[in-house]
Amino acid sequence: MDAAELFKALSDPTRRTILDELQRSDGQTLFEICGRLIMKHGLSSSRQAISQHLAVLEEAGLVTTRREGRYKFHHLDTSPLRSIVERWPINDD
Amino acid sequence: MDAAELFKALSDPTRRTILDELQRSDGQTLFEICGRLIMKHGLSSSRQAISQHLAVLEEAGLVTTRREGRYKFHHLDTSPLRSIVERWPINDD
DNA sequence: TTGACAGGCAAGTGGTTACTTGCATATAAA
DNA sequence: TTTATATGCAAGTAACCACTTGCCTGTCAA
Repeated sequence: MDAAELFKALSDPTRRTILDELQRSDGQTLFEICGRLIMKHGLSSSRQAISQHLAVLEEAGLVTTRREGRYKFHHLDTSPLRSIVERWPINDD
Repeated sequence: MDAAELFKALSDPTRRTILDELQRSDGQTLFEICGRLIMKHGLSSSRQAISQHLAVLEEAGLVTTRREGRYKFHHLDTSPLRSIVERWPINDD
């Protein structure tokens, strides 16, 4: 929603990797994301660190969540990115 | 070119305002940009601060420069933004 | 009910970064 | 040649941010 929160969310490389991972497989839980980041992306981030990153992404509207029992599933929403190309239309090369 | 530099450049509100200002009027000098930011956008940034912001934007490829004598003109280039929507295609609402 | 599992909250810490300050370089006008 | 103009460089400072640490809440299985 807010431009500041959107760009702040995108400014961190770990958060961008989380978006990549959710794009590959949408609807993952916190623990699933942690495992994938360590295994495949070679990142050694703690559960708390990833949790805080997901909160930032959710504030920016890039990630939505869905609760089911003790599980919380995370979904990618790329629609806030539209505001970027609307603000600065992309030139032809 | 590099994703880290691109998102880092976009993460600062003053730098985003500079992009807005260059979109309004392309090819401004450092002093012109300083004046506009103070006058119209209500920002009280020093010349050195703006100069450093422009260097970050130039490293990210969002601003190109052209020297003419003691003047240096700054031009907006939005093409690096294409990599964002290519990395995370925008969903339909 | 007890234990394991999934996640949340909050204070403290280290590194990054935006900004200032002071000086330097280069071009153009007087 | 002086002087003003336009910009560049580099060290120091203060605020911000990612991360850790420790403890707490809620859910489900045994």
